[in-house]
Amino acid sequence: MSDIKQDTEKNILAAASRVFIRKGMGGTRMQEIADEAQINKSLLHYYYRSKQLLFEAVFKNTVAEFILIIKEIFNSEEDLRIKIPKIVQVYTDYLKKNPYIISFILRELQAEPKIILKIIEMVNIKSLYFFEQIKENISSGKIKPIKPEDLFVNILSLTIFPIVAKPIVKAALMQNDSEKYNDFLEERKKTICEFIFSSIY
Amino acid sequence: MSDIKQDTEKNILAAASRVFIRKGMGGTRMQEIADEAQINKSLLHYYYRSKQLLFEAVFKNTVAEFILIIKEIFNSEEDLRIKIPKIVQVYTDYLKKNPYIISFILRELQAEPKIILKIIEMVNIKSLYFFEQIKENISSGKIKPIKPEDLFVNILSLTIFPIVAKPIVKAALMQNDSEKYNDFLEERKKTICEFIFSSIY
DNA sequence: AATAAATTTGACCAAATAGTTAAACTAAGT
DNA sequence: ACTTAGTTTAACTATTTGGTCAAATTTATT
Repeated sequence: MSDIKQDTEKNILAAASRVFIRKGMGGTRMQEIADEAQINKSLLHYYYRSKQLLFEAVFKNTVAEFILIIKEIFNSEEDLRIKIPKIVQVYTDYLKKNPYIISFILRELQAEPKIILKIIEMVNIKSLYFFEQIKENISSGKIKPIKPEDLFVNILSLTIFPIVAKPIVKAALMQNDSEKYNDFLEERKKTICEFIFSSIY
Repeated sequence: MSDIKQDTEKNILAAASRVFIRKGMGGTRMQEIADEAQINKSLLHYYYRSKQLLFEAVFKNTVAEFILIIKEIFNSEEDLRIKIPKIVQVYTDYLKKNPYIISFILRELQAEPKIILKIIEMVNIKSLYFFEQIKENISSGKIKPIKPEDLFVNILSLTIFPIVAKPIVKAALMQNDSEKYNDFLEERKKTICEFIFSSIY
């Protein structure tokens, strides 16, 4: 019974995630979520009381997953020559599979910027090993001086932006050809790294 | 009379822009726009018939402005050593002043991706002089080989992303300190260019 | 000043939508 | 079989919201 309950509850959360992530808090109708989960609308309220609470559960979940990936990958102790390509690759693949996630997070964060504070507590970004690692590599002369924050932002910018801006990039540069766009992202896994390496080595 | 009419009409459009850009099509209420414009809600319909048409007017306007900047700056015939820093600077300043614009465009484009096709007709991005210029600079050995599309995307990624992701960057890396974040963006005008130059020269 | 045309307003409507409630159903324990 | 607690449903309510309309007001024209 409590298995069934968990099933329904998770089913709702999963359905709500799919809809919320695609359409955002404002654009989503409770009925849509109910349809997506193939259940009655009242059940949504039974399990999550209100749209707002359901949304918050989805948002928290989504960000947590996203943060977890950052944490794991930026904390790895591999050499930067291995680690940076891995960051780029893992993020590209993840975002290609879940293309709406980043836009969703950014969109909702802009509507309600306070939420981010709680989330940032979850991971103290600056305490990631990556930041220490950059300083060490600079001290020992392995890479040219650069502010770790800049390098961090650069890696994420180069990787994430072309995916967030997919409709524009695809239409403006790829003749709106999905395969071309996809190849472009695949090739960028290499070119982004070359771009970064040529500036730090 | 037609002066007043234009005043009211433009007043409505300006108010609608402010609200739509902050909250998006789905999140905006017609009453909010009326309040923002300090007029009666019926007037919105009198001038623009429906929410959809008002939104389209705003969206078209916003994108047109944004495209105009791209066009002008990427078409300039200055040397890349001058041109790239100018691109970074103009865009940073523009987006700092209008921080919601990019998110707005990306958000609405994701909800309604067909619109982009009309817009792309407005500017054939690949016909911008920038693309020719890169090829010339490579041919004459002035810069290292790079696909113009990659360089184009890299410049915009490095410049735009930290501003689109403002809430995250500010909270995660800048202790949520507005001045720190602002300084960071200002310094990046230089560091982005150094980053790019070290990879193409 | 009188008339006509455009503009503005407030009251109203209909559809959409979040949320409620009571009844029906299901499964577990006795 | 009966009871109880948890789950699911359908019908309903209240509110929000985009949109309409006719009357009032302002502006232009004669």
